[in-house]
Amino acid sequence: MLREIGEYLEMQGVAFKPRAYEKAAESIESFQEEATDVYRKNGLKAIENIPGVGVSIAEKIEELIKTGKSKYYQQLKKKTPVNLSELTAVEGLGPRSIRALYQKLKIRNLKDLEKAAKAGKIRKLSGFGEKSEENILKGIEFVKKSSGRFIFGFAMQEVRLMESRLKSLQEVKRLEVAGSVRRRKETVGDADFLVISDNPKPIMDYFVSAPEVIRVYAHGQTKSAVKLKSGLDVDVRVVPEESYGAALAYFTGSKDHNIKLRSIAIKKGYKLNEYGLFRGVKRIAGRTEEEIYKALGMDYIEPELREMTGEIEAAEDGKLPKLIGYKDLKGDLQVQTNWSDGAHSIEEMAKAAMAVGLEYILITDHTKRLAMTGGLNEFRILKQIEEINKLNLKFQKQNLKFRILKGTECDILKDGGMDLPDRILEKLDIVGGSIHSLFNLSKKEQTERVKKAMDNPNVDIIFHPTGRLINRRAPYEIDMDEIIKTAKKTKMVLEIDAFPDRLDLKDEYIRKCVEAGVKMSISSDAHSVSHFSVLEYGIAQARRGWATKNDIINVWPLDKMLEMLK
DNA sequence: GCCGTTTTCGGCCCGACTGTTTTCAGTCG
Repeated sequence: MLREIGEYLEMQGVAFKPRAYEKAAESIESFQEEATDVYRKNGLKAIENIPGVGVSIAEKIEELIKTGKSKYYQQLKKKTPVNLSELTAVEGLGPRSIRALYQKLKIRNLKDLEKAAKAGKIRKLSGFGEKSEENILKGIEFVKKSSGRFIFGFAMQEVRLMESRLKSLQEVKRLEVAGSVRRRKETVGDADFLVISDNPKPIMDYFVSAPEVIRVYAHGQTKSAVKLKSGLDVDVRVVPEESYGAALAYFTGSKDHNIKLRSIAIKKGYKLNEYGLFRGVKRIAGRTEEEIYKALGMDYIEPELREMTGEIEAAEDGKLPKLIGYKDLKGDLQVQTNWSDGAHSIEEMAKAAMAVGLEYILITDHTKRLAMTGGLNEFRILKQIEEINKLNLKFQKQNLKFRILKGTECDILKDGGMDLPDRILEKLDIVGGSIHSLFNLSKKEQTERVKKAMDNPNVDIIFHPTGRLINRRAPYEIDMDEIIKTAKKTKMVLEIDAFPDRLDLKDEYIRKCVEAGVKMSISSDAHSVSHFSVLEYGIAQARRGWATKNDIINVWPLDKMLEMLK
Protein backbone atom coordinates (compact mmCIF):
# COMPACT_ATOMS: atom_id res chain seq x y z
CA MET A 1 0.00 0.00 0.00
CA LEU A 2 2.82 2.40 0.84
CA ARG A 3 4.45 1.66 -2.47
CA GLU A 4 1.21 2.41 -4.31
CA ILE A 5 0.76 5.66 -2.39
CA GLY A 6 4.23 6.61 -3.65
CA GLU A 7 3.19 5.82 -7.20
CA TYR A 8 -0.01 7.85 -6.93
CA LEU A 9 1.97 10.81 -5.64
CA GLU A 10 4.42 10.39 -8.48
CA MET A 11 1.49 10.57 -10.90
CA GLN A 12 0.56 13.94 -9.54
CA GLY A 13 4.07 15.21 -9.93
CA VAL A 14 4.53 15.64 -6.17
CA ALA A 15 8.20 16.10 -5.32
CA PHE A 16 10.17 13.90 -2.88
CA LYS A 17 7.22 12.26 -1.18
CA PRO A 18 7.08 9.36 -3.68
CA ARG A 19 10.63 8.41 -2.78
CA ALA A 20 9.85 8.69 0.93
CA TYR A 21 6.96 6.24 0.62
CA GLU A 22 8.94 3.88 -1.58
CA LYS A 23 11.79 3.93 0.89
CA ALA A 24 9.49 3.24 3.81
CA ALA A 25 7.92 0.34 1.89
CA GLU A 26 11.30 -1.21 1.16
CA SER A 27 12.48 -0.69 4.67
CA ILE A 28 9.44 -2.44 6.13
CA GLU A 29 9.81 -5.27 3.65
CA SER A 30 13.40 -5.91 4.64
CA PHE A 31 12.93 -5.30 8.37
CA GLN A 32 13.73 -8.32 10.54
CA GLU A 33 10.27 -8.32 12.08
CA GLU A 34 6.76 -8.04 10.74
CA ALA A 35 5.52 -4.47 11.16
CA THR A 36 2.34 -5.87 12.70
CA ASP A 37 4.36 -7.67 15.39
CA VAL A 38 6.45 -4.56 16.02
CA TYR A 39 3.27 -2.58 16.55
CA ARG A 40 1.53 -5.19 18.70
CA LYS A 41 4.56 -5.51 20.96
CA ASN A 42 5.75 -1.94 21.29
CA GLY A 43 3.20 0.36 19.70
CA LEU A 44 3.36 3.37 17.44
CA LYS A 45 6.75 4.63 18.66
CA ALA A 46 8.41 1.36 17.71
CA ILE A 47 6.97 1.66 14.19
CA GLU A 48 8.48 5.14 13.93
CA ASN A 49 11.85 3.66 14.80
CA ILE A 50 11.87 1.63 11.59
CA PRO A 51 14.26 3.50 9.25
CA GLY A 52 12.48 5.64 6.69
CA VAL A 53 9.26 5.65 8.69
CA GLY A 54 8.30 8.90 10.42
CA VAL A 55 5.24 10.21 12.19
CA SER A 56 3.01 10.40 9.17
CA ILE A 57 3.73 6.98 7.68
CA ALA A 58 3.67 5.34 11.11
CA GLU A 59 0.13 6.65 11.62
CA LYS A 60 -0.93 5.20 8.30
CA ILE A 61 0.52 1.85 9.28
CA GLU A 62 -1.30 1.98 12.60
CA GLU A 63 -4.55 2.74 10.80
CA LEU A 64 -3.93 -0.15 8.44
CA ILE A 65 -3.26 -2.60 11.25
CA LYS A 66 -6.28 -1.44 13.24
CA THR A 67 -8.85 -1.06 10.48
CA GLY A 68 -7.39 -2.95 7.53
CA LYS A 69 -7.48 0.15 5.34
CA SER A 70 -6.14 3.65 4.86
CA LYS A 71 -8.24 6.73 4.13
CA TYR A 72 -5.37 8.54 2.47
CA TYR A 73 -4.74 5.61 0.14
CA GLN A 74 -8.42 5.35 -0.72
CA GLN A 75 -8.58 9.05 -1.58
CA LEU A 76 -5.62 8.75 -3.93
CA LYS A 77 -7.02 5.62 -5.48
CA LYS A 78 -10.40 7.32 -6.04
CA LYS A 79 -8.74 10.10 -8.01
CA THR A 80 -7.06 7.66 -10.38
CA PRO A 81 -8.83 4.32 -9.96
CA VAL A 82 -6.40 2.11 -11.84
CA ASN A 83 -4.89 -1.30 -11.17
CA LEU A 84 -1.39 -0.02 -10.48
CA SER A 85 0.47 -3.25 -9.92
CA GLU A 86 -0.96 -4.70 -13.13
CA LEU A 87 -0.10 -1.65 -15.25
CA THR A 88 3.34 -0.88 -13.83
CA ALA A 89 4.30 -4.46 -14.59
CA VAL A 90 4.25 -3.48 -18.27
CA GLU A 91 7.83 -2.63 -19.19
CA GLY A 92 8.14 1.08 -19.93
CA LEU A 93 4.92 2.15 -18.23
CA GLY A 94 5.30 4.24 -15.10
CA PRO A 95 2.98 6.37 -13.02
CA ARG A 96 3.03 9.37 -15.34
CA SER A 97 2.06 7.42 -18.44
CA ILE A 98 -0.55 5.45 -16.52
CA ARG A 99 -2.17 8.69 -15.42
CA ALA A 100 -2.22 10.07 -18.97
CA LEU A 101 -3.75 6.85 -20.25
CA TYR A 102 -6.42 6.95 -17.59
CA GLN A 103 -7.29 10.61 -18.10
CA LYS A 104 -7.47 10.48 -21.85
CA LEU A 105 -8.65 6.92 -22.55
CA LYS A 106 -10.08 5.78 -19.18
CA ILE A 107 -7.63 2.89 -19.11
CA ARG A 108 -7.83 1.17 -15.72
CA ASN A 109 -6.23 -2.22 -16.17
CA LEU A 110 -4.33 -4.52 -18.47
CA LYS A 111 -7.44 -5.48 -20.41
CA ASP A 112 -8.38 -1.84 -21.17
CA LEU A 113 -4.79 -1.17 -22.14
CA GLU A 114 -4.64 -4.04 -24.58
CA LYS A 115 -7.95 -3.06 -26.16
CA ALA A 116 -6.89 0.56 -26.65
CA ALA A 117 -3.49 -0.41 -28.03
CA LYS A 118 -4.98 -2.89 -30.48
CA ALA A 119 -7.50 -0.27 -31.62
CA GLY A 120 -4.62 2.11 -32.38
CA LYS A 121 -5.87 4.71 -29.91
CA ILE A 122 -2.67 5.11 -27.96
CA ARG A 123 -0.52 6.28 -30.84
CA LYS A 124 -2.74 9.33 -31.22
CA LEU A 125 -2.08 10.65 -27.73
CA SER A 126 0.51 13.39 -27.37
CA GLY A 127 3.68 12.05 -25.86
CA PHE A 128 2.94 8.60 -27.27
CA GLY A 129 3.50 7.34 -30.78
CA GLU A 130 3.39 4.25 -32.91
CA LYS A 131 6.45 2.82 -31.27
CA SER A 132 5.11 3.32 -27.76
CA GLU A 133 1.94 1.51 -28.71
CA GLU A 134 3.92 -1.38 -30.15
CA ASN A 135 6.04 -1.59 -27.01
CA ILE A 136 2.98 -1.60 -24.81
CA LEU A 137 1.55 -4.55 -26.75
CA LYS A 138 4.84 -6.41 -26.45
CA GLY A 139 4.98 -5.54 -22.78
CA ILE A 140 1.50 -6.95 -22.21
CA GLU A 141 2.51 -10.25 -23.81
CA PHE A 142 5.45 -10.52 -21.43
CA VAL A 143 3.41 -9.66 -18.37
CA LYS A 144 1.03 -12.47 -19.28
CA LYS A 145 3.84 -15.02 -19.44
CA SER A 146 6.22 -13.58 -16.90
CA SER A 147 7.10 -15.60 -13.85
CA GLY A 148 8.54 -12.80 -11.76
CA ARG A 149 11.81 -13.37 -10.00
CA PHE A 150 14.08 -16.32 -10.68
CA ILE A 151 15.56 -18.67 -8.14
CA PHE A 152 19.21 -17.76 -7.93
CA GLY A 153 20.71 -21.23 -8.26
CA PHE A 154 18.58 -22.03 -11.29
CA ALA A 155 19.23 -18.68 -13.00
CA MET A 156 22.98 -19.16 -12.53
CA GLN A 157 23.14 -21.86 -15.17
CA GLU A 158 21.87 -19.44 -17.78
CA VAL A 159 24.00 -16.59 -16.46
CA ARG A 160 27.11 -18.74 -16.84
CA LEU A 161 26.19 -19.69 -20.39
CA MET A 162 25.81 -16.04 -21.40
CA GLU A 163 28.96 -15.18 -19.50
CA SER A 164 30.99 -17.71 -21.45
CA ARG A 165 29.53 -16.51 -24.75
CA LEU A 166 30.53 -12.91 -24.08
CA LYS A 167 33.93 -13.84 -22.67
CA SER A 168 34.78 -15.59 -25.90
CA LEU A 169 34.72 -12.24 -27.78
CA GLN A 170 38.15 -10.75 -28.34
CA GLU A 171 36.81 -7.23 -27.77
CA VAL A 172 35.96 -8.14 -24.15
CA LYS A 173 38.93 -7.27 -21.98
CA ARG A 174 37.23 -8.11 -18.73
CA LEU A 175 33.76 -9.19 -17.69
CA GLU A 176 31.98 -9.62 -14.42
CA VAL A 177 28.42 -10.28 -13.30
CA ALA A 178 27.07 -7.53 -11.06
CA GLY A 179 23.62 -6.87 -9.62
CA SER A 180 21.66 -9.15 -7.31
CA VAL A 181 23.44 -12.13 -8.91
CA ARG A 182 26.74 -10.89 -7.50
CA ARG A 183 25.11 -10.27 -4.15
CA ARG A 184 23.89 -13.88 -4.34
CA LYS A 185 20.35 -12.94 -3.50
CA GLU A 186 18.03 -15.96 -3.20
CA THR A 187 15.93 -14.72 -6.10
CA VAL A 188 17.10 -12.46 -8.90
CA GLY A 189 15.10 -10.31 -11.28
CA ASP A 190 17.78 -9.98 -13.93
CA ALA A 191 21.49 -10.38 -14.59
CA ASP A 192 23.84 -7.43 -15.14
CA PHE A 193 27.08 -7.92 -16.98
CA LEU A 194 29.83 -5.38 -16.71
CA VAL A 195 32.43 -5.27 -19.46
CA ILE A 196 35.67 -3.42 -20.06
CA SER A 197 36.30 -2.82 -23.73
CA ASP A 198 37.78 -0.24 -26.07
CA ASN A 199 35.46 -1.38 -28.83
CA PRO A 200 31.98 -2.02 -27.49
CA LYS A 201 29.96 -1.96 -30.68
CA PRO A 202 30.69 -5.55 -31.83
CA ILE A 203 30.01 -6.78 -28.29
CA MET A 204 26.62 -5.10 -28.19
CA ASP A 205 25.74 -6.27 -31.68
CA TYR A 206 26.64 -9.84 -30.80
CA PHE A 207 24.87 -9.71 -27.45
CA VAL A 208 21.49 -8.53 -28.74
CA SER A 209 21.54 -11.20 -31.45
CA ALA A 210 22.55 -14.16 -29.26
CA PRO A 211 20.38 -17.23 -29.90
CA GLU A 212 18.76 -17.10 -26.43
CA VAL A 213 17.53 -13.53 -26.91
CA ILE A 214 13.84 -13.05 -27.64
CA ARG A 215 13.48 -9.34 -27.06
CA VAL A 216 15.74 -6.30 -27.20
CA TYR A 217 14.80 -3.48 -24.83
CA ALA A 218 17.80 -1.28 -25.52
CA HIS A 219 20.74 -1.44 -27.86
CA GLY A 220 23.19 1.37 -27.26
CA GLN A 221 26.92 2.05 -27.27
CA THR A 222 27.47 1.54 -23.56
CA LYS A 223 24.25 -0.10 -22.46
CA SER A 224 22.07 -2.83 -23.90
CA ALA A 225 19.29 -4.88 -22.38
CA VAL A 226 17.48 -8.01 -23.56
CA LYS A 227 15.12 -10.73 -22.45
CA LEU A 228 16.11 -14.38 -22.86
CA LYS A 229 13.84 -17.26 -23.80
CA SER A 230 13.68 -18.38 -20.19
CA GLY A 231 12.25 -14.98 -19.27
CA LEU A 232 15.43 -13.78 -17.59
CA ASP A 233 16.37 -10.17 -18.40
CA VAL A 234 20.04 -9.49 -19.04
CA ASP A 235 21.81 -6.12 -19.19
CA VAL A 236 25.27 -5.40 -20.53
CA ARG A 237 27.15 -2.24 -19.65
CA VAL A 238 30.52 -1.29 -21.11
CA VAL A 239 32.76 0.99 -19.07
CA PRO A 240 36.34 2.29 -19.40
CA GLU A 241 39.03 0.60 -17.35
CA GLU A 242 39.59 3.54 -14.99
CA SER A 243 35.93 3.39 -13.94
CA TYR A 244 35.66 -0.37 -13.55
CA GLY A 245 35.55 -0.47 -9.75
CA ALA A 246 33.06 2.37 -9.54
CA ALA A 247 30.85 0.75 -12.14
CA LEU A 248 31.09 -2.62 -10.43
CA ALA A 249 30.05 -1.09 -7.11
CA TYR A 250 27.30 0.87 -8.79
CA PHE A 251 25.82 -2.06 -10.69
CA THR A 252 26.19 -4.49 -7.83
CA GLY A 253 23.91 -2.43 -5.57
CA SER A 254 21.87 -2.80 -3.61
CA LYS A 255 20.23 0.42 -4.56
CA ASP A 256 19.88 1.52 -0.96
CA HIS A 257 23.50 0.63 -0.26
CA ASN A 258 24.57 2.81 -3.19
CA ILE A 259 22.41 5.72 -2.16
CA LYS A 260 23.97 5.60 1.27
CA LEU A 261 27.47 5.52 -0.21
CA ARG A 262 26.63 8.53 -2.33
CA SER A 263 25.32 10.50 0.56
CA ILE A 264 28.53 9.73 2.47
CA ALA A 265 30.50 10.88 -0.56
CA ILE A 266 28.55 14.13 -0.67
CA LYS A 267 29.20 14.81 2.99
CA LYS A 268 32.89 14.41 2.35
CA GLY A 269 32.66 16.87 -0.52
CA TYR A 270 32.84 14.23 -3.25
CA LYS A 271 30.55 12.97 -5.94
CA LEU A 272 30.10 9.25 -6.57
CA ASN A 273 28.71 7.80 -9.78
CA GLU A 274 29.39 4.76 -11.93
CA TYR A 275 32.47 6.43 -13.41
CA GLY A 276 34.27 7.09 -10.19
CA LEU A 277 34.58 9.05 -7.01
CA PHE A 278 35.23 12.70 -7.84
CA ARG A 279 36.40 15.80 -6.05
CA GLY A 280 35.24 18.49 -8.45
CA VAL A 281 36.21 17.15 -11.84
CA LYS A 282 39.15 15.18 -10.49
CA ARG A 283 38.69 11.43 -10.18
CA ILE A 284 40.14 10.33 -6.86
CA ALA A 285 39.05 6.68 -7.00
CA GLY A 286 37.26 4.30 -9.32
CA ARG A 287 39.57 1.67 -10.74
CA THR A 288 38.74 -0.81 -8.00
CA GLU A 289 35.94 -1.13 -5.48
CA GLU A 290 38.48 -1.37 -2.68
CA GLU A 291 39.87 2.12 -3.33
CA ILE A 292 36.38 3.61 -3.34
CA TYR A 293 35.43 2.12 0.00
CA LYS A 294 38.78 3.21 1.36
CA ALA A 295 38.39 6.77 0.12
CA LEU A 296 34.97 6.87 1.78
CA GLY A 297 36.60 5.94 5.07
CA MET A 298 35.48 2.35 5.47
CA ASP A 299 36.57 -1.26 5.04
CA TYR A 300 35.79 -3.15 1.86
CA ILE A 301 32.29 -4.63 1.98
CA GLU A 302 31.69 -8.05 0.41
CA PRO A 303 28.87 -7.99 -2.19
CA GLU A 304 26.73 -10.43 -0.18
CA LEU A 305 26.51 -7.88 2.63
CA ARG A 306 25.45 -4.88 0.59
CA GLU A 307 21.81 -4.85 1.63
CA MET A 308 21.75 -1.81 3.92
CA THR A 309 21.39 -3.88 7.05
CA GLY A 310 24.15 -2.25 9.06
CA GLU A 311 27.11 -3.19 6.85
CA ILE A 312 28.15 0.40 6.18
CA GLU A 313 28.27 1.31 9.85
CA ALA A 314 30.19 -1.90 10.58
CA ALA A 315 32.64 -1.11 7.76
CA GLU A 316 33.19 2.40 9.15
CA ASP A 317 33.91 0.94 12.59
CA GLY A 318 36.15 -1.84 11.24
CA LYS A 319 33.70 -4.41 12.62
CA LEU A 320 32.73 -6.43 9.57
CA PRO A 321 32.89 -10.21 10.08
CA LYS A 322 35.43 -12.32 8.22
CA LEU A 323 32.94 -14.33 6.18
CA ILE A 324 33.11 -18.04 5.52
CA GLY A 325 34.80 -18.62 2.14
CA TYR A 326 33.53 -20.50 -0.90
CA LYS A 327 36.17 -23.20 -0.50
CA ASP A 328 35.92 -23.71 3.24
CA LEU A 329 33.51 -26.65 3.51
CA LYS A 330 35.09 -29.97 4.48
CA GLY A 331 32.00 -32.13 4.39
CA ASP A 332 28.36 -32.37 3.51
CA LEU A 333 25.82 -33.16 6.21
CA GLN A 334 22.73 -34.11 4.24
CA VAL A 335 23.00 -36.64 1.43
CA GLN A 336 20.26 -38.95 0.12
CA THR A 337 20.97 -42.21 -1.68
CA ASN A 338 19.01 -44.85 -3.56
CA TRP A 339 18.22 -46.45 -0.21
CA SER A 340 15.36 -43.93 -0.18
CA ASP A 341 14.60 -41.26 -2.80
CA GLY A 342 18.12 -40.48 -4.05
CA ALA A 343 19.25 -41.51 -7.52
CA HIS A 344 22.64 -43.05 -6.69
CA SER A 345 24.28 -45.54 -4.37
CA ILE A 346 26.16 -44.65 -1.20
CA GLU A 347 29.45 -45.41 -2.92
CA GLU A 348 28.60 -43.31 -5.98
CA MET A 349 27.67 -40.37 -3.79
CA ALA A 350 30.88 -40.74 -1.79
CA LYS A 351 33.01 -40.81 -4.95
CA ALA A 352 31.23 -37.73 -6.30
CA ALA A 353 31.83 -35.91 -3.01
CA MET A 354 35.52 -36.82 -3.15
CA ALA A 355 35.69 -35.50 -6.68
CA VAL A 356 34.60 -32.05 -5.52
CA GLY A 357 37.15 -32.07 -2.72
CA LEU A 358 35.05 -33.00 0.30
CA GLU A 359 36.49 -35.11 3.14
CA TYR A 360 33.30 -36.60 4.51
CA ILE A 361 29.57 -36.92 3.90
CA LEU A 362 26.69 -37.82 6.16
CA ILE A 363 24.22 -40.27 4.67
CA THR A 364 20.73 -39.14 5.58
CA ASP A 365 18.06 -41.20 3.89
CA HIS A 366 14.44 -40.63 4.81
CA THR A 367 12.64 -42.69 7.41
CA LYS A 368 9.62 -44.97 7.20
CA ARG A 369 6.86 -42.41 7.79
CA LEU A 370 7.79 -40.79 4.47
CA ALA A 371 6.59 -43.90 2.66
CA MET A 372 6.57 -42.38 -0.81
CA THR A 373 10.35 -42.02 -0.67
CA GLY A 374 10.88 -45.57 0.47
CA GLY A 375 11.98 -44.31 3.87
CA LEU A 376 14.02 -46.67 6.04
CA ASN A 377 12.61 -48.69 8.91
CA GLU A 378 14.67 -50.05 11.81
CA PHE A 379 15.68 -53.18 9.96
CA ARG A 380 16.86 -51.41 6.79
CA ILE A 381 18.80 -48.70 8.56
CA LEU A 382 20.72 -51.37 10.48
CA LYS A 383 21.53 -52.92 7.11
CA GLN A 384 22.64 -49.53 5.83
CA ILE A 385 24.95 -49.07 8.83
CA GLU A 386 26.65 -52.37 7.94
CA GLU A 387 27.02 -51.29 4.34
CA ILE A 388 28.62 -47.96 5.34
CA ASN A 389 31.04 -49.72 7.69
CA LYS A 390 32.11 -51.96 4.82
CA LEU A 391 32.61 -49.04 2.46
CA ASN A 392 34.69 -47.10 5.00
CA LEU A 393 36.89 -50.14 5.42
CA LYS A 394 37.27 -50.41 1.67
CA PHE A 395 38.26 -46.73 1.39
CA GLN A 396 40.78 -47.20 4.19
CA LYS A 397 42.39 -50.08 2.34
CA GLN A 398 42.58 -47.94 -0.78
CA ASN A 399 44.25 -45.20 1.29
CA LEU A 400 41.45 -42.76 0.55
CA LYS A 401 41.19 -40.05 3.17
CA PHE A 402 37.43 -39.96 3.12
CA ARG A 403 34.79 -40.96 5.61
CA ILE A 404 31.13 -41.79 5.22
CA LEU A 405 29.17 -40.90 8.32
CA LYS A 406 26.07 -42.80 9.38
CA GLY A 407 23.00 -40.66 9.72
CA THR A 408 19.35 -40.16 8.96
CA GLU A 409 16.87 -37.55 7.92
CA CYS A 410 14.41 -38.69 10.52
CA ASP A 411 10.83 -37.48 10.39
CA ILE A 412 9.63 -35.48 13.34
CA LEU A 413 6.17 -36.85 14.16
CA LYS A 414 3.15 -34.78 15.07
CA ASP A 415 3.84 -34.89 18.80
CA GLY A 416 7.54 -34.07 18.41
CA GLY A 417 8.60 -37.71 18.73
CA MET A 418 11.02 -39.25 16.22
CA ASP A 419 10.17 -41.73 13.47
CA LEU A 420 12.95 -44.10 14.60
CA PRO A 421 13.43 -45.33 18.18
CA ASP A 422 16.25 -43.94 20.30
CA ARG A 423 18.07 -47.28 20.38
CA ILE A 424 18.56 -46.89 16.61
CA LEU A 425 19.35 -43.16 16.67
CA GLU A 426 22.06 -43.85 19.26
CA LYS A 427 23.93 -46.00 16.78
CA LEU A 428 24.27 -43.19 14.23
CA ASP A 429 27.05 -40.62 14.00
CA ILE A 430 24.71 -37.69 13.40
CA VAL A 431 20.92 -37.45 13.47
CA GLY A 432 18.96 -34.88 11.51
CA GLY A 433 15.30 -34.21 12.26
CA SER A 434 12.88 -32.85 9.67
CA ILE A 435 9.28 -31.79 9.31
CA HIS A 436 7.67 -33.35 6.24
CA SER A 437 4.04 -33.46 7.25
CA LEU A 438 1.31 -31.40 8.89
CA PHE A 439 2.60 -28.10 7.59
CA ASN A 440 -0.62 -26.43 8.67
CA LEU A 441 -0.37 -26.81 12.44
CA SER A 442 -0.74 -23.61 14.41
CA LYS A 443 2.41 -21.62 15.09
CA LYS A 444 2.33 -22.69 18.72
CA GLU A 445 1.86 -26.39 17.96
CA GLN A 446 4.52 -26.41 15.25
CA THR A 447 7.01 -24.62 17.48
CA GLU A 448 6.36 -27.02 20.37
CA ARG A 449 6.68 -29.98 18.01
CA VAL A 450 10.17 -28.95 16.87
CA LYS A 451 11.21 -27.89 20.37
CA LYS A 452 10.35 -31.35 21.66
CA ALA A 453 12.51 -32.93 18.97
CA MET A 454 15.33 -30.57 19.94
CA ASP A 455 15.07 -31.83 23.51
CA ASN A 456 15.89 -35.36 22.35
CA PRO A 457 19.61 -35.81 23.13
CA ASN A 458 20.03 -38.08 20.10
CA VAL A 459 19.02 -35.35 17.67
CA ASP A 460 21.90 -33.18 16.44
CA ILE A 461 20.63 -31.04 13.58
CA ILE A 462 17.25 -29.67 12.51
CA PHE A 463 17.10 -29.92 8.73
CA HIS A 464 15.53 -27.17 6.57
CA PRO A 465 14.01 -25.59 9.66
CA THR A 466 11.18 -23.59 8.07
CA GLY A 467 10.14 -25.94 5.24
CA ARG A 468 9.75 -23.27 2.61
CA LEU A 469 10.12 -23.80 -1.13
CA ILE A 470 10.94 -20.50 -2.77
CA ASN A 471 8.24 -19.34 -5.21
CA ARG A 472 6.24 -22.49 -4.45
CA ARG A 473 5.46 -23.01 -0.79
CA ALA A 474 5.45 -20.63 2.14
CA PRO A 475 7.30 -21.68 5.29
CA TYR A 476 5.14 -23.40 7.89
CA GLU A 477 4.11 -21.26 10.81
CA ILE A 478 6.89 -21.46 13.37
CA ASP A 479 8.35 -19.07 15.92
CA MET A 480 11.97 -18.91 14.77
CA ASP A 481 13.05 -16.65 17.64
CA GLU A 482 11.86 -19.34 20.02
CA ILE A 483 13.54 -22.09 17.95
CA ILE A 484 16.84 -20.20 17.94
CA LYS A 485 16.58 -19.65 21.69
CA THR A 486 15.95 -23.36 22.23
CA ALA A 487 18.79 -24.28 19.88
CA LYS A 488 21.12 -22.19 22.01
CA LYS A 489 19.93 -23.97 25.14
CA THR A 490 20.06 -27.51 23.72
CA LYS A 491 23.22 -26.89 21.64
CA MET A 492 21.19 -27.85 18.59
CA VAL A 493 22.62 -27.21 15.13
CA LEU A 494 20.29 -25.58 12.61
CA GLU A 495 20.79 -26.46 8.97
CA ILE A 496 21.25 -24.20 5.99
CA ASP A 497 19.84 -26.43 3.28
CA ALA A 498 21.63 -25.27 0.12
CA PHE A 499 19.22 -26.63 -2.46
CA PRO A 500 18.38 -23.62 -4.66
CA ASP A 501 14.65 -23.55 -4.02
CA ARG A 502 15.05 -24.16 -0.28
CA LEU A 503 17.91 -22.02 1.06
CA ASP A 504 16.47 -22.78 4.42
CA LEU A 505 17.55 -21.17 6.80
CA LYS A 506 17.29 -17.92 4.93
CA ASP A 507 19.75 -15.10 5.43
CA GLU A 508 17.95 -13.14 8.14
CA TYR A 509 17.59 -16.22 10.36
CA ILE A 510 21.23 -17.10 9.76
CA ARG A 511 22.17 -13.70 11.04
CA LYS A 512 20.01 -14.21 14.12
CA CYS A 513 21.78 -17.52 14.76
CA VAL A 514 25.16 -15.84 14.38
CA GLU A 515 24.13 -13.18 16.88
CA ALA A 516 22.76 -15.78 19.28
CA GLY A 517 25.81 -18.04 18.99
CA VAL A 518 23.82 -20.91 17.52
CA LYS A 519 25.89 -23.16 15.24
CA MET A 520 24.76 -24.11 11.75
CA SER A 521 25.57 -26.71 9.10
CA ILE A 522 25.56 -26.20 5.35
CA SER A 523 24.26 -29.18 3.37
CA SER A 524 23.48 -29.93 -0.24
CA ASP A 525 20.41 -32.13 0.36
CA ALA A 526 21.87 -33.97 -2.63
CA HIS A 527 19.64 -36.51 -4.33
CA SER A 528 22.12 -37.22 -7.12
CA VAL A 529 25.86 -37.09 -7.80
CA SER A 530 25.55 -33.75 -9.60
CA HIS A 531 23.95 -32.01 -6.61
CA PHE A 532 27.10 -31.33 -4.60
CA SER A 533 27.52 -28.23 -6.75
CA VAL A 534 24.64 -26.56 -4.90
CA LEU A 535 26.76 -26.23 -1.77
CA GLU A 536 28.01 -22.89 -3.09
CA TYR A 537 24.48 -21.49 -2.80
CA GLY A 538 24.33 -22.49 0.84
CA ILE A 539 27.67 -20.82 1.46
CA ALA A 540 26.39 -17.72 -0.32
CA GLN A 541 23.35 -17.67 1.94
CA ALA A 542 25.57 -18.10 5.00
CA ARG A 543 27.69 -15.16 3.86
CA ARG A 544 24.55 -13.08 3.38
CA GLY A 545 23.75 -13.95 6.99
CA TRP A 546 27.16 -12.64 8.14
CA ALA A 547 28.39 -16.13 9.09
CA THR A 548 32.07 -16.82 9.74
CA LYS A 549 33.93 -20.14 9.78
CA ASN A 550 33.28 -20.35 13.47
CA ASP A 551 29.52 -20.46 12.92
CA ILE A 552 29.44 -23.40 10.49
CA ILE A 553 30.27 -26.83 11.90
CA ASN A 554 31.16 -28.55 8.64
CA VAL A 555 34.07 -26.24 7.89
CA TRP A 556 35.72 -27.69 10.98
CA PRO A 557 37.86 -30.81 10.85
CA LEU A 558 35.81 -33.98 11.29
CA ASP A 559 37.03 -34.73 14.82
CA LYS A 560 36.31 -31.28 16.13
CA MET A 561 32.85 -31.37 14.60
CA LEU A 562 31.98 -34.79 16.04
CA GLU A 563 33.32 -33.75 19.42
CA MET A 564 31.09 -30.69 19.43
CA LEU A 565 28.04 -32.74 18.51
CA LYS A 566 28.76 -35.30 21.19
C1' DG B 1 7.58 12.74 4.05
C1' DC B 2 12.02 11.78 6.21
C1' DC B 3 16.25 13.03 8.30
C1' DG B 4 20.47 15.06 10.86
C1' DT B 5 29.23 15.35 11.12
C1' DT B 6 24.95 21.20 6.67
C1' DT B 7 20.65 18.48 13.31
C1' DT B 8 14.35 21.13 13.42
C1' DC B 9 14.97 23.63 8.12
C1' DG B 10 16.35 22.62 3.76
C1' DG B 11 18.01 19.27 1.39
C1' DC B 12 16.79 14.72 -0.88
C1' DC B 13 21.60 9.66 -5.99
C1' DC B 14 22.54 9.91 -10.67
C1' DG B 15 23.03 8.75 -15.51
C1' DA B 16 21.64 5.97 -20.00
C1' DC B 17 18.26 5.01 -23.32
C1' DT B 18 13.95 5.64 -25.86
C1' DG B 19 10.57 7.99 -28.13
C1' DT B 20 8.81 11.98 -29.32
C1' DT B 21 10.49 15.99 -29.40
C1' DT B 22 13.46 19.90 -31.52
C1' DT B 23 15.61 20.24 -26.07
C1' DC B 24 13.24 16.95 -23.05
C1' DA B 25 10.09 13.86 -20.19
C1' DG B 26 9.53 9.40 -18.65
C1' DT B 27 11.32 5.12 -17.27
C1' DC B 28 14.68 2.18 -15.56
C1' DG B 29 18.29 0.39 -12.68
